[in-house]
Amino acid sequence: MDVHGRDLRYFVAVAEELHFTLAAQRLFISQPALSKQVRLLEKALGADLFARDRRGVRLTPAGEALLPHARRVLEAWAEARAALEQARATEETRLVIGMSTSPGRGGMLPAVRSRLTEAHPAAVLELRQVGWQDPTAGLADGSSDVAFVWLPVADRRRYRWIVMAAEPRHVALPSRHPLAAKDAVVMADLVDEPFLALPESAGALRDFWLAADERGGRAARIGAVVNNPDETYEALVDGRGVCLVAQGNATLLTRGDVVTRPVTDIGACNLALAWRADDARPLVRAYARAAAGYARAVAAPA
Amino acid sequence: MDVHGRDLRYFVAVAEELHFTLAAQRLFISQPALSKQVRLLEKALGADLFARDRRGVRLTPAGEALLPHARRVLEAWAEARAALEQARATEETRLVIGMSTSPGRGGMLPAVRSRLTEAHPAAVLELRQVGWQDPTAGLADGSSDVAFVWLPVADRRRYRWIVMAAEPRHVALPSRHPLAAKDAVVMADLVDEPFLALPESAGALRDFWLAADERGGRAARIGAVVNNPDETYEALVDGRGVCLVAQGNATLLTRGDVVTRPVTDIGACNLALAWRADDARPLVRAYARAAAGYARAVAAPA
DNA sequence: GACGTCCATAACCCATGGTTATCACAGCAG
DNA sequence: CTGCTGTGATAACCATGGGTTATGGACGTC
Repeated sequence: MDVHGRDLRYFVAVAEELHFTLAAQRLFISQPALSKQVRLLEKALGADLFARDRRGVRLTPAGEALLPHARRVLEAWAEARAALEQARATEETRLVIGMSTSPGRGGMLPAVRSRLTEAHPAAVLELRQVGWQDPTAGLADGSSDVAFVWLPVADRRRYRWIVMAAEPRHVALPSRHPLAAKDAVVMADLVDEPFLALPESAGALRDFWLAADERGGRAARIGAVVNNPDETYEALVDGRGVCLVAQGNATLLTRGDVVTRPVTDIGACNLALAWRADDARPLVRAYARAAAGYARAVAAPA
Repeated sequence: MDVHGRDLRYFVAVAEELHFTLAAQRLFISQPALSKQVRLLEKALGADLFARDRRGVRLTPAGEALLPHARRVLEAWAEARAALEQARATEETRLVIGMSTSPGRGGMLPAVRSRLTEAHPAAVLELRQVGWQDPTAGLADGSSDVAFVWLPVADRRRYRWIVMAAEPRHVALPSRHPLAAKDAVVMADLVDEPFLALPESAGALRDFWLAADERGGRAARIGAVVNNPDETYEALVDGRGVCLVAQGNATLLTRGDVVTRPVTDIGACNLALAWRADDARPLVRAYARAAAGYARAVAAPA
């Protein structure tokens, strides 16, 4: 039913040489091995491919019929290998960058990219938006190679990261909300408000954006679950609740009828560039280095 | 370097099912065997073809790249098998009839053919002239399936035959030869003449046409070696010697300046239809039966 | 008649491709 | 939380396959 590609190579070699010993040398195997394999092929196909007699080796009609097809099979396989090689090459230069929301922040992405391309000019970067269900922005299921994520990261041992920015947390409110009248708020103002929450699957990150550790032990009331900036905006103007937001992401929500106010007494939030700890691919590590270099440069400008 | 076609089938099956257990059932092998083979294929290619995780089995970019090519290889192989099958089918209906000189003799060939086509309407007969170097007219090297030959046949055990015609032997002479004046000659007239002989490779048949057994122990003088009717005619008019010829073949030589005369005191010659004893193919045996039927009919006409 | 060439065969060895039994893990019902 | 179900991976085992070297037998050559 099937053949081994090797057997076809052997067949073609003998058909070309019309000489088992020479063909065997060309194939770097012993002559008996070649004889045996060709015989087995003939047996498997149920037809003699070569007529061997005193005068030498000739192709039978069946062999003549097979030869061009055997060449085509081998050629198709060679193309398959070439396609694989091609795929591997593009895979080596492609880097998928996952992100939950635009990292933005004054050209961070282009800056890191330009640092990367110094070392890897052939790199092709691909940006990918990932819903908030996945706090790793695609690292977990392999759909991203590196990702801009908010700390804390789910599994400390499976991932490594570099903090790219630390920002105070603000609260986003409908503009008609009583607290909107104040310039800044404290957590105590918010503990009784319903909150918009990340999906359950976001795990520790959900708690972080609910400020669960800063409520003095009182559980948050969940007004709605939101999966992306658009849903969040709609839920805010709809009065379903309020939510915390990184200072740098405030503009994603303040489109109209929504305002943000600093929350002065809770910890900052950290945007990080993360990658899988077991991912040793050069391009991944190079991107991480580029990001670290950028982060250092921003922290201590010349 | 090479692949086994089977491995490609396995790969395609898994790529289609995206489910090892189901694919294994479709392939009628156990699931572990399939897992193992696919892993080995991946290892051999140096690239993962499937991403297996909780969410199930998916193709990697490398797998995506390989899939269409794998299908093409399998398709090319299927075509190869079809071509082989085709070759075998035509081989089963083709019969090569070898002959040293035209058997002629009043439509013997068409008569046998019409008997054969009663049983094998699809048979395709192919006539093939074989030089006199090969007394088996191509049976020995397989280039003929059946052959019209003159007895004796070289190796009595490798061949079987049916006598199709028994004819007296004549002698062919240049028309200016003294013996041409007689109506018939006896062997004693010829023992001192130079003879035209078949090639050495004709073996016993060479001796037969030299009438070696009818010379009373005196060896023949060889005037020339001839390989076909044209050479024979030229050698005769050139005066290189004389030669024996079957009565039914006399017209091949008597074109002008050559005459034939009966040799009254030597044995007849027998034209036979021969085939390889180990050749059990239906078409060969059927042709032999057709020939035998024709020979009987001629011997005992209704 | 000894020798060289060429393909086939024999005896042997280890890698391969298959089997069954079992594990590890996620998803889910109770 | 527990146990069941369904998934792919792993382990242990066995027969076959694809290779090796050594040898045989048929032909052609000097």
